[in-house]
Amino acid sequence: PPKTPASAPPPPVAKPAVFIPVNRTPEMQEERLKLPILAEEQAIMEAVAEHPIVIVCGETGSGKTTQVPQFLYEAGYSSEDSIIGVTEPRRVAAVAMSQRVAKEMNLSHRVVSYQIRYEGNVTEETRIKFMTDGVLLKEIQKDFLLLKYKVVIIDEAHERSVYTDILLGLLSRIVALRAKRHLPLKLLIMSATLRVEDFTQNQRLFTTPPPVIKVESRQFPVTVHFNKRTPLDDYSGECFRKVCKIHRMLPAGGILVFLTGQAEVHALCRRLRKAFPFRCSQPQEKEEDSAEGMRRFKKSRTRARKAQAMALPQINLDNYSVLPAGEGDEDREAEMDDEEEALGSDLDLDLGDSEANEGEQPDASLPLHVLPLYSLLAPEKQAQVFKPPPEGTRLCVVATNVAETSLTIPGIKYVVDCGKVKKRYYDRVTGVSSFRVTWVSQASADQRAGRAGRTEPGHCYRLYSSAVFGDFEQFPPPEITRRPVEDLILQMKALSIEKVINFPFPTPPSVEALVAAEELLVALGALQAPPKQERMKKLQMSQLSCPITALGRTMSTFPVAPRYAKMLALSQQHGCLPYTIAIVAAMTVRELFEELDRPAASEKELAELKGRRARVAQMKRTWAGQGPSLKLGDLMVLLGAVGACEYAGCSPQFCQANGLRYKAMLEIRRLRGQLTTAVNAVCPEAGLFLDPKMQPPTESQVTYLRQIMAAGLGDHLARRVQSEDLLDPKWKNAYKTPLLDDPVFIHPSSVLFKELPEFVVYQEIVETTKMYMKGVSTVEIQWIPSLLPSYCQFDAPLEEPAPSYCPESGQVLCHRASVFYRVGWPLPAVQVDFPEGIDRYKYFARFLLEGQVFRKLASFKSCLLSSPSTMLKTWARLQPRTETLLRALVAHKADSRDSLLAAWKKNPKYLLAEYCEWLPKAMHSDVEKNWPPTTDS
DNA sequence: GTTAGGGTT
Repeated sequence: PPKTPASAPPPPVAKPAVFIPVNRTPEMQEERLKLPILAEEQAIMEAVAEHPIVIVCGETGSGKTTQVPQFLYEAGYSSEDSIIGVTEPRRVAAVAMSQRVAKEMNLSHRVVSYQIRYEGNVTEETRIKFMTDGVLLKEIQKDFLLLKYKVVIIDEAHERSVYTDILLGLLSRIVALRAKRHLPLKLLIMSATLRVEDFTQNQRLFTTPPPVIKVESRQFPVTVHFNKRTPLDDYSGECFRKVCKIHRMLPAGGILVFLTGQAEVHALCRRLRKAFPFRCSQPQEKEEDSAEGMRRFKKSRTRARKAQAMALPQINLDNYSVLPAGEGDEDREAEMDDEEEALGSDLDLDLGDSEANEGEQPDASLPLHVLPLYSLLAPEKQAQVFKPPPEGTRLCVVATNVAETSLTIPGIKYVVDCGKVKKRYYDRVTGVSSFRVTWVSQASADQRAGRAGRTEPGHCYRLYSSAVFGDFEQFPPPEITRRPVEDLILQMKALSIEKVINFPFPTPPSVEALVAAEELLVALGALQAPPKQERMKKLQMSQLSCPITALGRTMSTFPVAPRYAKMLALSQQHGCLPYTIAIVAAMTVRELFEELDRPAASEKELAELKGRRARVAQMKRTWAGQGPSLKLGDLMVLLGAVGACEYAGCSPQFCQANGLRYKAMLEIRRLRGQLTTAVNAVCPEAGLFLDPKMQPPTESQVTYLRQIMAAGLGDHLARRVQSEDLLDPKWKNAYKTPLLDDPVFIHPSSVLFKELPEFVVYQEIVETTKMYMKGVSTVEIQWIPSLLPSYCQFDAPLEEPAPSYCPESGQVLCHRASVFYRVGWPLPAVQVDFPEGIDRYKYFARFLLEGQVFRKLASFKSCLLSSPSTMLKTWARLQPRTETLLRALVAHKADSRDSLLAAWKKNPKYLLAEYCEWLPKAMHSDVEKNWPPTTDS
């Protein structure tokens, strides 16, 4: 570019009039113009030009995810060396959005690309990159300033995924650092709700509140109907009755029911299918005897015909304000109670919420096409809900929360919301988790209602009163406040954020959660323990600012939980890595086995389920094996399952036959690939590869694996209760753990359920009817002090066996007995490093004098004026040479071979005089010639 | 002697 002459006036600082042309098809352009966000393009781009950080709020249907990246692209916010990054909380969204935007812009996926955990199509040409939030967090580890991005868009920020929250905290700092470097980075935060106070009112996060731009949405109106009464517990039954009424009384349109779990979903599906069977050519006779039955039958036939007629698209289904004449009037009056009449409540499609238990019997209404939907459902079965229902039927999807955010079902006009959600809870102190069903938040309830208005105006039936709704939490608490955070803390420490307490979290985790995370990471050796003298004072501060160790840095490169990362870090020896990788991958992917405990709908299905359950139980026993192999317990089952499945080519048939979830096994395969790459990156000499025909581990490898598992799960050690505790029947077959007063049990699905080994480690404790340990493996008592020293309180070194010198490590060793922390379980004495302190110097001095540390000194041993063992005698002080030598060692902290070598590096004459005191004068010159005695010759 | 929702590196 031509140089501006020094005398010329500075160029005007007007916004660059950049406009990157996009060659959209006319159809696409027309579609885009319908989106409300297009009206806000100028406002958004002006805000972005003037502010480093901008918040865009717009509900589903505003088009913000697809359009804002295009606005930025057209305004020149991407070039050869700077791209636009967009994060999504879900993989499917990242992939789908990249494809959608590429199509809208008429650009190749080489330009508009995606990157998710295992795959991506990013190229050098990429200008807009969609990715999962976790991917961007990992990228910050490699390039803290995110220099290849000119803009980062955090989408769905209102969902408050843990990675989104951490990203926002980091980006608030990165934006400032980039500004200092005159390489400005723009941050756009996109939220579907106006819940942005955690971002705007958080001074630590953003010192000046970023501007908020609101965008209209293109949602159709949804009429919300509350129940007058709130059922006490039978919300499933209430769902059933409401669906029946909608189906009988209301015009065409899909029904979406929100329930809380797999079992509930299946139960309601069965009940609804029975009530509205698919083939009902002949009406059921037995019910039509009574006049009431006949009346109902006639009515339902009428409705069925009407519903079919109304399915014609020309008819506006919402163009009436009361129920169609002659339909349901009696029912309505019968159901209306005085309160409702007095209040004159909105009768528009309000179905009432009477307890009338009609419709349990098969009904001649339109068949109802009932489909279950939950996350763990096989993808091909999930896909059913996206197809139009068979001709002449109404779609009814019975779903868990997966339909609230993750999956959008087309054609839903009615939503039935039980108002409940199942969530996992963690006990902050003990780590025990449980699942509880609670009321949803108002925001969730509104999100569920919104699912009825995607394609046309809709209705949402809430099976609780408006008063109860008023008592709901406004928003669900952010995920980061609800779960353990050791994985996040390790990631942050790897980014050199030592004082996590000062990190600008949008919403910080509790201090207990932060302390628990650092304690675990210290115990795993991933963080440096706080200095001992600070243990009492400022305990919490120092606990919350432990720096990362070399081991921690290695662990942070493994994309799994820190406990599992520790296992990987320990597995280089004895060829254990392929096995540890398989086990860790299987532990990380949840729900390996299909749920087969559902009640069967038919005799045939019952027989099939029984057969499959038996087969799975048999396979688990086979995989666990006998003897030493069985001691690895449920983790051996995981290894066996992964090995056998992979050997069979991971075919859907093999999975089906053995009760394994195909999707889970594919995820394990991909995770094994990723972990293999990650291990090779830190340990290239391992030369690991994924062997589809991996042989089972040898007997000794199984033992090493048990030790590796124990070392990673040290804080999850449990001991079988001793006979003296068995007086109380509640402790029968129970285990005790350091942090729990109550008994815990091996889960009945564990292969160790009947074995009852004395010591076990477990993957997790889930509280259901009891506190159950899952993922159990056995531990030998003598392993505990050597594998888990940070959880053991050691006694003084034993005199017998006597302390010794270790030629390999150059350290003083000794035997020490110990007890396990908090519970005081006595543990056998094992050989460990001699504890720091004066006695270690004494023993080191003795071994040095004996010539054990440096062989050169051995030749002088016979001439020593005192026995080396004098160093340890109580009367040692009576001999000044002991005291002199000891002081010299202490002064230079020389209590091991390495520390002594370091001292000699600084001063080669170090310790010469003190050593000479132990020898007759005649030998001093000989000693001097050979000083320091570090070479063998 | 079982009962687990939804995400992600």
